[in-house]
Amino acid sequence: MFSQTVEYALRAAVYLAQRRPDPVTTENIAQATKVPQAYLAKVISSLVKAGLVKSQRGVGGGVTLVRPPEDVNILEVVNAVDPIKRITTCPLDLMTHGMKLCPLHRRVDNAYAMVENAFRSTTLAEILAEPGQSVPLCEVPTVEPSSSAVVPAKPNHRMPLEVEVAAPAD
Amino acid sequence: MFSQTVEYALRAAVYLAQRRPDPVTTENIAQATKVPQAYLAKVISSLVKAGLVKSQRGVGGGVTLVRPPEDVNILEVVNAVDPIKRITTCPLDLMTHGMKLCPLHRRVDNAYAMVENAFRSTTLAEILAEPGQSVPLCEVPTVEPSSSAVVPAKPNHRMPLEVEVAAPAD
DNA sequence: CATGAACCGGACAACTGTATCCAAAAAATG
DNA sequence: CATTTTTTGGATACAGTTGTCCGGTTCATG
Repeated sequence: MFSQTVEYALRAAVYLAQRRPDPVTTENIAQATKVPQAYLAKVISSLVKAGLVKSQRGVGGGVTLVRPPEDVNILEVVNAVDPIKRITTCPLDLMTHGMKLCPLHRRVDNAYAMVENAFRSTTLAEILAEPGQSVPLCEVPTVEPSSSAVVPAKPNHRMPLEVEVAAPAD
Repeated sequence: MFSQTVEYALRAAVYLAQRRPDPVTTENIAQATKVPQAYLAKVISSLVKAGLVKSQRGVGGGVTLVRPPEDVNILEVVNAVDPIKRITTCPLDLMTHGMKLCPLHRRVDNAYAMVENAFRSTTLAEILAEPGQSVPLCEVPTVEPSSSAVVPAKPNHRMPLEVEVAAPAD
């Protein structure tokens, strides 16, 4: 139901929130979030245009979340790249309906409203702070019985990884 | 957020519920719901395959809602043409996440769940029975002070009501 | 059994979303 | 000022969605 673009934008936003206030290159984000690099660049450009992130060219540059994660809700991210368009007028152009939606479209629009509200009340900080074991996007190291195996795959871009705490699959 | 196909399918379903148990031709539905006839045929074919409506060829044929409107919820209609796909596994293929979604995808999937639940608990009958003034898809007659104007535009395919009132070109 | 009404299915066109590539512009650094 | 790093934007390709067209099939009716 949500577009691929929305998915990518959310991943990037969460990752940027993690790394804030450090600037991160799009390639870095692309690797960490497993999003096609070139396409991610376009998506991020939308976030820039929306004023959610700022970009800095050149060495040591990259993109940064402008506001603190507590002040950014995920509806803003979604709307920046692929706005949820509420139903404001009758899709059938029945002018006697006017602003008043018929029962069908009222229900559909209510669904939109629910999603909007849920997303508006969810901040990036909230997602990062989730008490669960794992950092949102990152692989979480599992404790291998015999091998020691605690080696970050890519030491060059530090991601805040985390220890699994015996959370068996539900 | 919902596809055009979903919108069309819902219109058709509501209209078929109105007209049940009479069979209605796709052309009839197309006109009443303002959906491109040829494309609507495809959409309806999906509803047939899903077992929601049955079709009958030849004169006096058409399509009919199989179950009574009280027993059909709109989630079934949506899923028949463009299924809501819940997030069951980590979209990043992080296998250590397994079945357990990260905080981000948990929220997104929760949004899907909310929509699913809302739609599952809404029947076609409920939409038809809405106490408001208007029959779901149809133009509603407004009381014009001076003009009497009660002329059905298209007498050949009876829809439950009509009367265009002073509709200036948009 | 001929006719017309209606659905069915495949082929095709147009448009949008997704994705890739590359050159240009901007910024830091020496 | 040259070089390197990075974003930016354009051109293009590919795929999925939306929409159209048409011949074929099924069915009721006389």
